[in-house]
Amino acid sequence: RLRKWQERIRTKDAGERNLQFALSEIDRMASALGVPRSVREVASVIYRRALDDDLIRGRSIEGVATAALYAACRKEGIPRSLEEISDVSRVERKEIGRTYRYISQELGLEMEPVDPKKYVPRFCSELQLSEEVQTKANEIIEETAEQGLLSGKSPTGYAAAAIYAASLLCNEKKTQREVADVAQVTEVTIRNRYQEQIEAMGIHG
Amino acid sequence: MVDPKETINIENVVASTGIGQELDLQSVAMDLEGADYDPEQFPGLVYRTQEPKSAALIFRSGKIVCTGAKSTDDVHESLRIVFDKLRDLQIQVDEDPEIVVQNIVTSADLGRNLNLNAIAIGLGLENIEYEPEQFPGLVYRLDDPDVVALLFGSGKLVITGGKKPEDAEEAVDKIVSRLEELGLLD
DNA sequence: AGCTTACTTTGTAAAGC
DNA sequence: GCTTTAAAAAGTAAGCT
Repeated sequence: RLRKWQERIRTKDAGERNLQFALSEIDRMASALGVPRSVREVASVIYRRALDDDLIRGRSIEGVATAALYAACRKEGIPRSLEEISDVSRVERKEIGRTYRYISQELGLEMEPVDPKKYVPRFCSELQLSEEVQTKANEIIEETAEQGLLSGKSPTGYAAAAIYAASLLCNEKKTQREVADVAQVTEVTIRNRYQEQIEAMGIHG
Repeated sequence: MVDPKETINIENVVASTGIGQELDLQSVAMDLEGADYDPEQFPGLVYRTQEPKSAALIFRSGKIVCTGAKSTDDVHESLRIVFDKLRDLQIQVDEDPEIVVQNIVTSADLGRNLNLNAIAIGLGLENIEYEPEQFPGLVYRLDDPDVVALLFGSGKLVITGGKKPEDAEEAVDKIVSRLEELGLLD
């Protein structure tokens, strides 16, 4: 029992020592992603909770830090895709996703599915598309999601297709390749989602 | 309306057993045609049966895992073939080794599209996992029967973790009534 | 633009690292 | 925790013609 207690102290101390590193990593990645300070603070709180609940065992500090940041972005309403997150982390996408699902379950974060509309302002801004296109894309997402088209689909691909469709409708055309690049999805995915969406909207593309 | 229970199909059955005898897998690999054995990669020898189609993992301890069969009958038939193949190699195999079903994978169809977003909220975010960026299915864990269900937008689903076919039937019934009482199956 | 192949998720046993 | 085996669901991706 004494041994177990000592071990607990040891791992706790190690965790506290590594906390510094984890927080600096969260800061580094958050800066690279250009997310506001509030997101870093939420990510830090999530990481601390994971540490207190001993969720880091068997996982890398960097993995939990990255997953905490991914969760924080979503909680703050400015989601980054796992692809974007893994671009600034040394942990691979698959591991970030796994770790995120684990801490999300264990900490009871009760994360809601990402709303594709949350990606519209940032993607449109990167593509230099007008407010009109953003509004149109949001309408497409809203209406087609209501018709049940969103189930099981990736939020980034869904948003990308709606933005592509909106850019056509507003005469500010962007190519599928351009939209695919900022959303980090393939043209094939945009094509597939786009076809479903315009059909559901009753638009003849 | 078709009863979703009638759409249940067993897709895979996993079972374990043992011949009650230790094995020299190196020599079994030499004599058994079609055997795949790479101890550096995995301690078990892989042997596939054609009819019924299955894959048997044979271990040094004499324990065997059979997977890929479409029914519990197929599991028994596949293992009967494996036992006879081993007997052909002059290996002692128990008379009727006990065969234990460890997992049954089933698919079914609820017959209508599902709004997974609404279902995620309705069943309770703390009771499900739904991450469409990572996988299109919603993961729903049941306590009784102790199985896991994967629900898809098409209304099709997968039930896994059960030990008997009735587990899948009970699970489908419970899922259907739960979704109905939440008004999510209309 | 297809078509093919392959990876994501779930559960499960086995022996060994 | 990993390794291997099987099968389904549906989305996404990559390679080839």
